[in-house]
Amino acid sequence: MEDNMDIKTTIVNTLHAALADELDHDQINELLEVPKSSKLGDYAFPTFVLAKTRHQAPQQIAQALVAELDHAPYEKIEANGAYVNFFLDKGEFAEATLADIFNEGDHYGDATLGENGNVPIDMSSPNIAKPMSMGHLRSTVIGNALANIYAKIGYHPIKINYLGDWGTQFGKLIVAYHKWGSEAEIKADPISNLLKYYVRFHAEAEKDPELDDEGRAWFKKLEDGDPEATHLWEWFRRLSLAEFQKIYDRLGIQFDSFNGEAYYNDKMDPIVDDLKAKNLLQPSRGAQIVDLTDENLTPALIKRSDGATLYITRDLAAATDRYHQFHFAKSLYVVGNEQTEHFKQLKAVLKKMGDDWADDIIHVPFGLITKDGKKLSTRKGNVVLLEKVLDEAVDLAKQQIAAKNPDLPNADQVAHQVGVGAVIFHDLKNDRLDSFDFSLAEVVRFEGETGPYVQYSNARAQSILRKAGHHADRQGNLTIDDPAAWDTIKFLAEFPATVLRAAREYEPSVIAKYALRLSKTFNKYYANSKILVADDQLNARLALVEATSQVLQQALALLGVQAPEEM
RNA sequence: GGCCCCGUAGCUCAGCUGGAUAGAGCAACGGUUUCCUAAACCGUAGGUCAUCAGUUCAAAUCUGAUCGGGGUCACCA
Repeated sequence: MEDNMDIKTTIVNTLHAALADELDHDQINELLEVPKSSKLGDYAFPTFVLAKTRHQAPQQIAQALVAELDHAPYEKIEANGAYVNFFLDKGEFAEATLADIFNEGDHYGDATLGENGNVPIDMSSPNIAKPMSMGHLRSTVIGNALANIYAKIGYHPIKINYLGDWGTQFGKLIVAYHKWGSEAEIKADPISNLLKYYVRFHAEAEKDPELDDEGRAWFKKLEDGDPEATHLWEWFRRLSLAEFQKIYDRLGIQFDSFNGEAYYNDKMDPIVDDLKAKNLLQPSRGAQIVDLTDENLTPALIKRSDGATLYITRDLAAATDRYHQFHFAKSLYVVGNEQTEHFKQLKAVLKKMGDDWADDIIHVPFGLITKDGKKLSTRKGNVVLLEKVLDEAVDLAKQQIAAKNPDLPNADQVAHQVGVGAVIFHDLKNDRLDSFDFSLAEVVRFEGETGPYVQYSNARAQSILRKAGHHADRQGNLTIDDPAAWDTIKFLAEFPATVLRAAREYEPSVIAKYALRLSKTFNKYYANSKILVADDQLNARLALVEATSQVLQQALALLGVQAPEEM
């Protein structure tokens, strides 16, 4: 049951035997690195640090070390310049890795780090009466991937869709509906008509500022429980949720909670009272604030001059509520980078209130998506509709199937898996914080570093297994020493460490990049080596194909991307 | 202006805790299919890692400044 860490430990011990007077185990472990090219071995020890104490050139030290070390556990050890390069016994390593993957199955790469701690994840959070845009997609798919990743390492994620279902915009919407809307229009196409009213409201309010006052007045009515306002609000909310659900179904994402902003309406007073009791609240320019100058932050605005609550008031209530409900190990907020300041304020206020658990609140920011270099704005109608993008991607996938694999059964289902997979993968493959300008052509690409490329790699692996007609024998020969297969085997062994890194950095792209690298090495192997030939390593090769497919599927599953067996 | 993020090939980006000739994909050009799906594979071409200074045996990677792009800076969320 060897894995990466054990091998590294073995190498550290080998080196320590010769370096006991100079370096301890930890120091050697720190220095040990993985060479860029596997031609240079699997692990390398740089000797520069010994140059001073030994008063020798690093090259000489490397050669001297090679002569001293125990070569037995390795294929070979070589001095190359200032480095001591270790080459692992390929057959033995392959056998250990493949056996590991088979024994653990879908649990390969699992960890118990989380000890079942709750991790609420604030994600997606679309606004009622507005269509979901590419921006909401980011929060949705990053949050979903993090939930999967955290579940894999032993946490208990709780996916919370913090709907934007409260605020002045509803007053505006009610006004707009009264003036220009109709029940029939909304029933026919809820979101696009509600959006139409909303956009028109903002256009007309430019000329007629009194509209804004009317909007505020209607929102006030809503807050005071006016029956008509409440009825309209409930109606808009219900229709919007139904529309959102269609998109979530297509994306294959479920939530544990839809407690949006409105849910916290009656939970803010205790927070405000608590702030008062702790002498944190102070009047300023007619409003109520918490001063944060000592934290080098702008003041947190708790109540407007007209007494209404604000975003942070609600978030304080939500954070507190989540803490009492879940006693979370961590509380994640997958929200755009432009709100970094807000979360700093949120944590700072909680800390002032004595809530030390605020340290466990983690804002997971992501970069801005622009269109033609400009920020997307619902009000200005400058949006990229997620639904359209998904439609486009699925259509294109259908065309590809018709051209490349016309006899494919379940073509429609596969087109959905591939099209949606492409969109999700595209959003997850880059560093979260990178901003990018939206390009439909780029999002629906199926070649190169894309989701479909990974899916295709897996589909080919599945195809081989079908042709073979049987599974690899787990008790049989798993010792594959073909150099062409070596990179694939090494990447397979790296999966558990990769999952941990993705979790540590709150970075799904780590998994996406891993899936791409594994696909690439596998495709290279596939293109140059014949797998289904009857010789003494057939079983080992089949095992490699099966293990690769298994890990690719795992990686895709973590990202929330489906893996068709044929495409 | 203060604070935050970013600046690597024509374009989109990798580069983990500093280490051996800076890597992919797309686009361009050329090649591979009687053989497990060519949504693939191989090759050619393409870079003063924004600039300058510092720390170090070693800097794309760490520190500071400068330039450039984006975000944000109280009654939106």
